[in-house]
Amino acid sequence: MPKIVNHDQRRRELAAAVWQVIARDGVEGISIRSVAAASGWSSGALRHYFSTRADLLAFACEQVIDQVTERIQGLRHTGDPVKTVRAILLETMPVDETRRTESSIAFAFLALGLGDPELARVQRRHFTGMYELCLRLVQDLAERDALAQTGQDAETLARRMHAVVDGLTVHALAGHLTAEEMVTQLDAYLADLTGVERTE
Amino acid sequence: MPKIVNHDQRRRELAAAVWQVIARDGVEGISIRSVAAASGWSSGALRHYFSTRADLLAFACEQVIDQVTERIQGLRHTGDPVKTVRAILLETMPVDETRRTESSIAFAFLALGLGDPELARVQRRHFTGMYELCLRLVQDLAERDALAQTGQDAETLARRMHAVVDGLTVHALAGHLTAEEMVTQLDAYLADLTGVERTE
DNA sequence: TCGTTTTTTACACGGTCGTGCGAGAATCAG
DNA sequence: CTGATTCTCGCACGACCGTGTAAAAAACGA
Repeated sequence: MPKIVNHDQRRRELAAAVWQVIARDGVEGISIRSVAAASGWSSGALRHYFSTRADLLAFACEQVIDQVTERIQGLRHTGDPVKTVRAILLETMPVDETRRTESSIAFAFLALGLGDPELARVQRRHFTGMYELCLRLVQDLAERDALAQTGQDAETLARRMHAVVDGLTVHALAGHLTAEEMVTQLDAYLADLTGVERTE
Repeated sequence: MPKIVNHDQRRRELAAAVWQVIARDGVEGISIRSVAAASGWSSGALRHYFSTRADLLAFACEQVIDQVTERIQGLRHTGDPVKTVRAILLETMPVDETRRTESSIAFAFLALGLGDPELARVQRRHFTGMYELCLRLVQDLAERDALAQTGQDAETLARRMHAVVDGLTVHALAGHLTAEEMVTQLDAYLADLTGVERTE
């Protein structure tokens, strides 16, 4: 019997190297050689786990999505439903260096997906998942009578929550908002959503 | 006296070729040669108007921003302030094929800016301009008593408007929302912002 | 027509790209 | 140890990259 390595684990390790390169050099810095160097393996070794560059990118894209999803699902709900929503949403936003890197990677893939239908397909799943998360959060708030009355249905409020979160994320990534301003805006949005009077 | 060409005009023409390549092949397709081919000139001719690839990209990025800005400033205000706001915001969103291309170009540059400080600096201006536009719109609505009472100040509402617009734009570009859904969401947001009761 | 200056082309250079491939290193049952 | 199998490396290939440059083409005053 020959040497056997865990293919799934190695593929995840190589995906992490892709993220590292994106975080350091941006989308333009991704190449088989740069990823190989970042991972510590030779470029030839990469080919044993990904037959093409496109495969590598698709996997790395899927992985960053799964990673966020898993982390959110691991969060435990506290007593205050609004605080729970806040915590969950902040988990997907660039509040610290780690999450900022993660967000910029996800966003870099998004731009790549504009010119690559395969990547776009992968990302569609991600957006659907995020929307469904927002919908569940809104419905949960509604069941607890924690929503302001605006006459909008849950689907509309969920799509808007999703848009606010991603919009603020983009603005923070672009340096248009600081992390603090982003969080402040999220809190103001949640205050309006839940009908909390502002403590002037 | 020799042949003289309008440098500014030629540079804008070449920037348009950059957009064309981005729209067709995405960020990964941009190269001196591909842009040259798209413009109909030789790659050597490009160098008479842009000394480096980075210069070309920075100019093309700045141009797409200026183009949107100019188009917005050209809009005339109608009687209904809410309809005016709606029209202005839609002017920046991917409602049709032309504007969709424009938006995807802008976001492709945004991703490029994550790994290129010079491009990021250019884009900061763009975001500031868009925010200031939103602020003016919100203040105009406030002066006409067309805002719902939520206790939020104009700056907060402007940042949120900006986030909603860009968030919906990203979702539409990614194919997560259709253009129609995007417009519907914008209208729902404006209804809540202005306190209009929903005609169930 | 000629001369001057700008514009444009065509090509060369070194480098990096994705990918293919063959040789050897590593691993472990027998 | 032997052999079978997996893993890893390093290099080669053709293509494309950004950039530089020399020469041709174009335009127009003189």
